[in-house]
Amino acid sequence: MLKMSTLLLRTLRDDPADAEVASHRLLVRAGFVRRIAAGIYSWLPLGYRTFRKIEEVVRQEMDDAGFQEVHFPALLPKEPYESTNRWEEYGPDLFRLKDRKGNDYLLGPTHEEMFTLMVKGEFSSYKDLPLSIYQIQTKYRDEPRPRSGIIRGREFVMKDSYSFDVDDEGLEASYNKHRAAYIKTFDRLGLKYNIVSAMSGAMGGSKSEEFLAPCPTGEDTYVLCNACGYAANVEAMVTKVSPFNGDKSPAIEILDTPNTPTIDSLVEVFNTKYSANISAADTLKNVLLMADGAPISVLVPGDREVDLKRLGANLVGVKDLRLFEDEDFAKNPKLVKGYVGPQDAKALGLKLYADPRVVEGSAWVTGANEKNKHARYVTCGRDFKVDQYVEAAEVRAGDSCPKCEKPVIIDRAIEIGHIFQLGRKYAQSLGLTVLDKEGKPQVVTMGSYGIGVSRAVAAVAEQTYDELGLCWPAEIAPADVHIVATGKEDQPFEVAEQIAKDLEAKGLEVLLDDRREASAGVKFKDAELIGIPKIIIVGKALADGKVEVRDRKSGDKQEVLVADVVKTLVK
RNA sequence: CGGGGCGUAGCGUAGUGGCUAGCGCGCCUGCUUUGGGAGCAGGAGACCGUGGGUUCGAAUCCCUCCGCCCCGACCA
Repeated sequence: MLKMSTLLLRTLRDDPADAEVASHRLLVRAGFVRRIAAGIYSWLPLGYRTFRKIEEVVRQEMDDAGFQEVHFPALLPKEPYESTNRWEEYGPDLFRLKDRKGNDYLLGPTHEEMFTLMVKGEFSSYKDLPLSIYQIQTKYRDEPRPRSGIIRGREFVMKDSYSFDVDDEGLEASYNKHRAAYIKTFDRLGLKYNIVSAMSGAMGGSKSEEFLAPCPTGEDTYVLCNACGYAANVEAMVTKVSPFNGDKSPAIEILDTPNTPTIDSLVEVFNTKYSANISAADTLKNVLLMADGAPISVLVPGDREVDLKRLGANLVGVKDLRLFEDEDFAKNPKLVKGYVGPQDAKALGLKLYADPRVVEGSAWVTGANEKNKHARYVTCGRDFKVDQYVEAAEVRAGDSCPKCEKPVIIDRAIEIGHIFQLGRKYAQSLGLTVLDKEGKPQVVTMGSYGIGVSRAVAAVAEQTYDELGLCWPAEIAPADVHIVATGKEDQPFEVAEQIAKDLEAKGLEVLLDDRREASAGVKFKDAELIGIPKIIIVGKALADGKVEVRDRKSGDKQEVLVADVVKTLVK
C-alpha cells in the first residue's frame, strides 16, 4: 500500500519554468519525473510504477507473440559497429567513450549489430528460423536537440526486437506478427494511433510503417484522410493525378518576359502584357539541384515548392542532395537562373525528374533557357521527356487522398512505434548465414521493430490529460484506487485504511492519502493531478455510513455504503 | 549547427550600480483550522550558473565559458 504520508513525492503547485508541453509539465508537477540534464530524467516512485506497467504490457504482448526476451549491455565495444560502418556513420549522435586502456566504447543507440551477432553465434541452420528476439533496454543518443521532456530524450528506454528469416515470405510473416502484436500493445495502453506508411516502397522493396499517436504537440507531421483512414508520412504520401485529356496544345511560343525571375513576376507579366489568364499552377518550375555532384532538374507546378526531405527520401541511391548555388550556375553557364525550361534538358546535360502532376500531354508556361524570355505551350511528352517521375512537391492539406480522392489533412503526432523490414544489410555485413536444405549458406533477412517505452508514458499523458491534471487509463495508472481520508477525527482515517486493505485483498493497488495535516482541498487537488482512475473520499458521507467514489476521467460521483465499496470497485 | 529566450533557496519569482538579496509555494516549531491548494507567530534554507574585467561599491554594466528552454536543421 502506498501512503501519501511517506511517499517520496512533492507535488508542485506551479508549472516548472522549463516545461512547455503538457505531458512534461504535468509529469513534473505530479512528481513522476525530475530532470537531471537535457534529455535525461529520473523516475520517482509514482512515475516509475507507470513506467513499469507500460513495460510489462509490452513484455506480455511480445512473449504472447512467441518472441523471446534477451538483454544486451548498454555499454558496448566499438568493433561490431565498425563492421557495419556505423561507428563512423552514426556521427555525433553516438555517445563514445574510452576505457582505462584507451579502447573505444559506445553507449548503444540501437542494437542491430549485437542481435545479429548473437544469432550468428548460436544458430546456423534454416531449421532454426524463423526467430524473433527482443529486449527492453536503455538507449543512448546524443540528440542535437532533446525536446518536450521525456518525449525525445538522450537516454530513453526502448523495446527493440529483430526477426530473422531465410526468405522474403518469412520476413513478411514475421513483420505481420509484430504488427499484430503492436496493435494489441497500443490498444492495451489506451493510446489512439494511426499506422502510417513510412516509406514509398522505393527503398529496395523494404517496407516500413510507423505507429503515430496524434497529439498537437507531437513532432512528426503526417498526412491523414478522415474519409477513408489513409495515413502516410509526408515523405511517403503518393500524389494522385488523372491522365491529361485536354486539347492538343499549339506549338511552343517564345515570349519576351523581362525581369521575371520568379513565378509571381512571371504570372504578373503574362497576364498584363499578353492578356493571358494564368495562375502559378499553370507554370512549370524548374528546380535545379546537385545530386551526388551531378546537376538535375526537378519539375513541379509553379504554385508548389520542392520538399527536399520528400525528394531525398524518394530519390533512391542519392546520398548528397542540395539546391543549386550561385557557383553551380557559374560552372554551368548555359543554365540561366530564373529562366530554365525542360525543352533543352538533353542539350544542357540535365537529368529530368518531374512531379507526377506533370502528366503526358500537359502544357506549361516555363523558362525559354534565355534571359528574360519564357515559353508557353511547352508540352510534356512532345517538347520534353521526363526521365523519371518522383514525389518531390510539398504536400498540402486539401491534396487528394491517393485512395479515395477526398481532401487530406496534415496532422501532428508522436511516433510510438516503428516496424521495418530491414532486409539483408546487417546479416550481410556481419556474415550471418544459415545453411539451407541443399547445404548452401543463405544470408538471413531481418526485420527491426521498436517501441518507445519511456516515450509511451508521455504519449499517454499527452492524449489523456485534462485541465485538472493527469488522467491515466486503468491498465497503466500508478495505482488502481486513490483513497482520500479527510477530517480531523481518527475515524475516517481508520475506515480509509480498512477499505484500502480490503481492496488490496482483492488484488487492487491502492494509494492512500493518510496525511493528517493536509487540508481536504490539498488532497483533492493532488488526487486529480496524479490522475489515478478511481478516487474514494472518506469523510462527510461517513455520517450515513457512506463514502464517495469518483471517476477521475468522467468526474462522476456516487455515494456508496462502506460495506459495498469493494463490490463497487471490484468487477 | 542557425535564430530567439532564460539562468536569483527544492519550485515559481521580484530586484537595471549603494545598507543585512525581497516575496509566494514547499520545509521546520507552536497554536488555531480541516470537503476544494487554511490562519497567526517564530524559524531553517541562496558560492544571485562560471571565470575574468570596470568601479570606492556589481545579482545589476562589459567580456569569456557553461547550462537550460523554444523554433528550425537533424532524428536507425
